[in-house]
Amino acid sequence: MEVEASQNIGYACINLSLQAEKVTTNRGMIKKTFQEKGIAYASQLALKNVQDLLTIVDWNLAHGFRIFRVSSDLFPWASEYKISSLPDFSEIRATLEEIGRRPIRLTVHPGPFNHLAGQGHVLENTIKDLEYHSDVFDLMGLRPSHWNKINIHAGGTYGDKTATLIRFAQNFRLLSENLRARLTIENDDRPTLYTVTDLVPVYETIGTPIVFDYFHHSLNPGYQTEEEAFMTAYKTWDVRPVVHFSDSRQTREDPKARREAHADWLYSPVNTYGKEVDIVFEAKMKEQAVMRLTGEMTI
DNA sequence: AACCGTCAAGGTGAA
DNA sequence: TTCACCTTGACGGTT
Repeated sequence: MEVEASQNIGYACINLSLQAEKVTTNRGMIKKTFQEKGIAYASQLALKNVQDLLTIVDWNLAHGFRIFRVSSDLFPWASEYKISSLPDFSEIRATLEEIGRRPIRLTVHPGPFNHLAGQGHVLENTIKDLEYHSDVFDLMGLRPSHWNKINIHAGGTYGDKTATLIRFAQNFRLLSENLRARLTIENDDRPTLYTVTDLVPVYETIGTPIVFDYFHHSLNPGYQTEEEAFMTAYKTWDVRPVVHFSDSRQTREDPKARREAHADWLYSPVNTYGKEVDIVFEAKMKEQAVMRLTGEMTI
């Protein structure tokens, strides 16, 4: 694969090489433990997670990875407290600031429980979780923009795609200014959910760029070719776009696997249609899959 | 230290 | 109607 000099490539959340040495950013606990040990223990785990994130970021830079998806599990039970109230806050903040100074494009991908078009407590939980991610980027000192995207799926359709996306756009106005400046939306992998074209009205209403996921598009193309969908998403960006790429486990590694399952490794060439984009690869073998793909990518 | 049942959240489709 | 799954398996009690 040819990679343009200014183009960034990376992977999601976990570095397998470092994880083998217990360097990880997703230390957490089950509910019972949180009830027993409270935020003092959450603080200890969060501090370790954040310190290890710095190690991973530096490893990435040393190995030529200049975009990285940060884990959403950095702060265990983040919905239950303010980060600034943690006992280790000053050390956590200092480490986050250090991370924020590194020349790497950091992004996040909050989980599937976020439904910005939801109502009642579903919407409340979603706003809380998204604001938490934005707070972390604020603490890193990252200027709010789509460069450091907070990327989510539109969520369920509630039986009516159009009406749901209108509600999504309305609820967007409930978010903080910094979060609004960072939010992006991604196309889904199932025909009942949202294609790139489905998401265009959201972009037109509230200006959230569309992250193009090649694999999801292949499973749920709607009426667009890959190139058309790529270009549709590409045009929604005000900074260099990010795309997601992965291969199917079923077609490449295990005929019995679900079609939507990601493969361990990467196989297909990425066609960026002559455009400069940053690519986040989603393969189970993480950085090792990307390094196998690109050969000697250490710069 | 290795095993394995269980684990916050919402919506979805397959079993 | 139960269950696995999704962005990203990992926790923790038991052997």
